[in-house]
Amino acid sequence: MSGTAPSHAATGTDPALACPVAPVVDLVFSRWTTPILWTLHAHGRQRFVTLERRITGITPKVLTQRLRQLERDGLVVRTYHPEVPPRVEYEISELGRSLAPLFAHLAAWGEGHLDRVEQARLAYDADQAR
Amino acid sequence: MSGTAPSHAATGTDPALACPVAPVVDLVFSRWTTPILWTLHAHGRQRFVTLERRITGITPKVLTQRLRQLERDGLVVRTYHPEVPPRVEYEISELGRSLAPLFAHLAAWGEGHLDRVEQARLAYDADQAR
DNA sequence: CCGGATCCTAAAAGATACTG
DNA sequence: CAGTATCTTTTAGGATCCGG
Repeated sequence: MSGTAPSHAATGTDPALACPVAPVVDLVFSRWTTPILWTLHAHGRQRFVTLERRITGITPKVLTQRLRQLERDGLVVRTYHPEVPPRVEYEISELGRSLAPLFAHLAAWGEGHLDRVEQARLAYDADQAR
Repeated sequence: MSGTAPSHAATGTDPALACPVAPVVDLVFSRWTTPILWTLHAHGRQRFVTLERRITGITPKVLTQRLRQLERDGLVVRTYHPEVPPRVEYEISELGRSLAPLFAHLAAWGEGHLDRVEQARLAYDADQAR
């Protein structure tokens, strides 16, 4: 129950009822869930520490929280191996894998358009300074 | 300069250096930017009040903030008509329009997979209750 | 009509320390 | 190793009032 979700839906307020993209955003596009899913997709099944090392700046607390949420949402599968020392592995689920083309498109869009965004910002700021 | 951006990049901390999707998320996937872009895309050029009415629950302050950010990022074009009373219209820019297929894919994914997410949650919670 | 200014809350995230 | 516990900070967003 302590698995704090970043979900807006959980608050009761429904942001834009008419926007079908909102629930998906709520599910996979928050500060850390996206990098987590990306890393899991890029490197396959891996353990907690590995994830922690690969995702720069994340703290174990947040990593646990987001991982739990993703597991609950069925996007990630957690496997616990009762050994000493304990070993836990995470991997993308089948459902999670269905997001892959989406992520690829997003990354591609960034590749192609992010520099134009940067130019727009410079132009806006320059215009604002006058 | 007071246009508070939700950007994490602006804070200086770089979440996941290796995740190319993160900057795009930062740009268009926050609680209100997504519905705003969607509404603008769905209904074309429209004025502030119209936007405010169509996006359920948004406050004028937040609408202004996000609109400013989107304008600065070059995704939205703001047109001011010096009349009495003043009239301001917003529309998606060419750059913003390039996001359309992405949004369509996101919406389609939601259509097809959101119910499975819901089932996963129910299963997880049921299992947790034991 | 289109916001700007101000104050405030709620929730996510960060820091740090500590266990089975 | 894989987390948990606790505390503090940050910030998106909400509420309200005011002005050109």
